[in-house]
Amino acid sequence: MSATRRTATSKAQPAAPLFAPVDRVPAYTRVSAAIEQKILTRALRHGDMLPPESELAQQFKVHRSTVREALRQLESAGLVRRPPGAKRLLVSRPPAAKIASGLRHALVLHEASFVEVWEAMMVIEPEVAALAATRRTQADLERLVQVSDAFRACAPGDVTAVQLVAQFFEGLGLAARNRVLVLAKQSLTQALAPSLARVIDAAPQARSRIVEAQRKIIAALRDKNADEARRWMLKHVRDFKRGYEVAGISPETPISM
Amino acid sequence: MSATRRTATSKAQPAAPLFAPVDRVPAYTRVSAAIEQKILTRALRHGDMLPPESELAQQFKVHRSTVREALRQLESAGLVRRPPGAKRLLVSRPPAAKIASGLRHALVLHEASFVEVWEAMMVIEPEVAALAATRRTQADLERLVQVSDAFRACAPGDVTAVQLVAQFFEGLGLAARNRVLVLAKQSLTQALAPSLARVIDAAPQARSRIVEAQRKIIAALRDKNADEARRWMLKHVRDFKRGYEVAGISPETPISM
DNA sequence: CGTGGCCGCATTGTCCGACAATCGGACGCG
DNA sequence: CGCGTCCGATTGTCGGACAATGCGGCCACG
Repeated sequence: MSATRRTATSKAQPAAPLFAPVDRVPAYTRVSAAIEQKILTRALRHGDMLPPESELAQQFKVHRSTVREALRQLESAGLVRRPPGAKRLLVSRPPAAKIASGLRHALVLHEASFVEVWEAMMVIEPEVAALAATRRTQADLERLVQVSDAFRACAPGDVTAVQLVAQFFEGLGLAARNRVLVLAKQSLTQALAPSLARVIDAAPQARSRIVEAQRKIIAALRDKNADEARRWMLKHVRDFKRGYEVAGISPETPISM
Repeated sequence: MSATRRTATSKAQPAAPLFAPVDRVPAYTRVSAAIEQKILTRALRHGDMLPPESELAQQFKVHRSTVREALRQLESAGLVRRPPGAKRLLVSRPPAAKIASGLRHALVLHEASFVEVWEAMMVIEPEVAALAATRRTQADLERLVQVSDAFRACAPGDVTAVQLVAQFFEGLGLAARNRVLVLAKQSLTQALAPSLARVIDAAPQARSRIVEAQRKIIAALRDKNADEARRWMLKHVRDFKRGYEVAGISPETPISM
């Protein structure tokens, strides 16, 4: 065992690096990292046009193909985007939807179970509802009412029902005036949406319970009653799990596409 | 105004699409979408080797450069990765760190303020601590003790202090046995880390308060006392904001790199 | 029989150059 | 001033090329 000697560190930590792994980072990654850095430090700002590929290639002294690979990375990260039918790329903030769908993909591939997502919702949503109750504007309220009405009006079996439920959640997040929570929430609802669709179809009483909860939550928001909003949201989210059980789906089922 | 006619839908919704925008999706995106789909539906599983670029090019009937651009997108999304010094790409689950850093970038670029992140932590962390208290294993406990000891031992001004605080939070998430919450938490601590570093340096009493809170939380976990864990975590997170104020930083400051 | 060195093949990283499509803007015309 | 037209800039895609290098097999040697 004397083959592995340790340098004289106080503790025999597993890593006595002496030599770091030689960094063989491909050029396309270095290019994308360089641009990314300029974006994150705001040297390139939201809405700015990126220089044309050929110019970037000249500046970085690499071939245009290499630049293009780097740009694909940034594009996929949402740091640049191309408005439909435009040529040049624009610097952009990663849209919430892109982050959320990335997170959803991660959850799917890690085979996160329904309960895990649900538990996270149980943690987040009631507090968000409480925050929303104290901060909501009139406009927030009206938007929620509109979404809720649309859900009520929507026929059984309508595929947009789930989206409306998601929109209700999103509206709540917006009313809470916290973009961090909005992002987190959105990912959760996205992850849950596919299974939720099955639940709504399978459990006949699900619709009415959702309608009820939404109405109570809206009422609480109208009164700026945070506790009430929290309480009803708790019920509302708890109902999702009940719906799952009623529909005969195991809570351990990994979420899927 | 008669230039914009509406088809006879019941309501004059803003969108009466009649014609969808013609989809001019570049080939590299279609290729990456095709591969992505195979990964998400588990036709390609975690650990599988992707076919070589040239073979993909043949199958998709596109040029290898096009395939490479597609692969860069997948790579950036964390759906494929290259083990250091390997040639072929492996299908992979997006690592939590990648998701978290994507979310952090989004928050930075959206100029999310410290309070927003902090508020999210106030929502999530106490509940996670409570969950951890009921679910922790002996190993979880030991890991936390170790991290906490390391933090206590670490000299003032040491840059690793912040990382140890983050590790404590992460350990708690692990103990809570919920990957969704771990992901969310990790993003938050990552987003907060840079500013936290300044706080720890600026506020001399910050260290001791952190040590105290960590000890109490560990004790609560040891006793499997969820309420106590929640209470102390609440204090702990609340302290962060106090530290910010003591350090003379406005809570509205956007988080930065 | 195990082991280490050597070699060839497969595959990636990068480059060169080319060309069609098309977007945006300049220009000219009624 | 509105409108069609033309041109340059830029992107999307392609064909091909070549060096570097990881990997697996082969062989010689102990």
